Amino acid sequence: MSDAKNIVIFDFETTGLSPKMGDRPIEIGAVRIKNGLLVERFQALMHPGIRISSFIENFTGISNKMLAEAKPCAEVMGRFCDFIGSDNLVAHNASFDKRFLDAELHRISRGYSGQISCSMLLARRVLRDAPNHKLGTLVDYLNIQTEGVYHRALFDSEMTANVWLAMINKIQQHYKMKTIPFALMQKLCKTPAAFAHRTILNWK
DNA sequence: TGCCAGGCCCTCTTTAGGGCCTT
Repeated sequence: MSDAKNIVIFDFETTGLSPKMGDRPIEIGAVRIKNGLLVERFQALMHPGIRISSFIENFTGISNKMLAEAKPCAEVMGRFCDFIGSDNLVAHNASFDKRFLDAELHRISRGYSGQISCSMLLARRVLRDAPNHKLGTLVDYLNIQTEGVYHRALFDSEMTANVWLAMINKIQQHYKMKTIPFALMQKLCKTPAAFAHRTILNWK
């Protein structure tokens, strides 16, 4: 288990890769972890104000027709900001999701006080033997049960949460600690990968 | 006109380049 503060693990589906290039989110999914358990979920489609490409429709299964009935980004992101509260945040390849989170909250003059950590960077250190560090590969590598479709925000955030908890469990066993401070997870993510594995984790 | 992400990480590195990962 991590420290007493809750963690919100979140994932965006978006129109593309870069908010600076005009891309917007089309779906947000998130789960809250408390004392090592998944206790709350958040999911919402949102209308980005533009039509999405056929590539994104095929990639996510989210269609322009579905988005036509969705609330605008500003409304959904306001609700999501309320959901986050002061909790710490985790995402898979967090630099990607953070860019969209920051851009959308900036648009509505909102923010967050929690710290953000990245499950992909942690996996590169803790699960070095995995074939690669894509979310789906890590889920298979860890034998995590799945029931859902990848590239939908809630399912991806649930799978990220399961991977995160599995890595916490591995670190707990390594350090023989009952709780793992979020700050330690962040420190591992920011430590050069080879150094982290050789001198901090020192597996085997 | 045509192109356009960006941060991390490894190595054939550090005065760089290319793959990974996210949609």
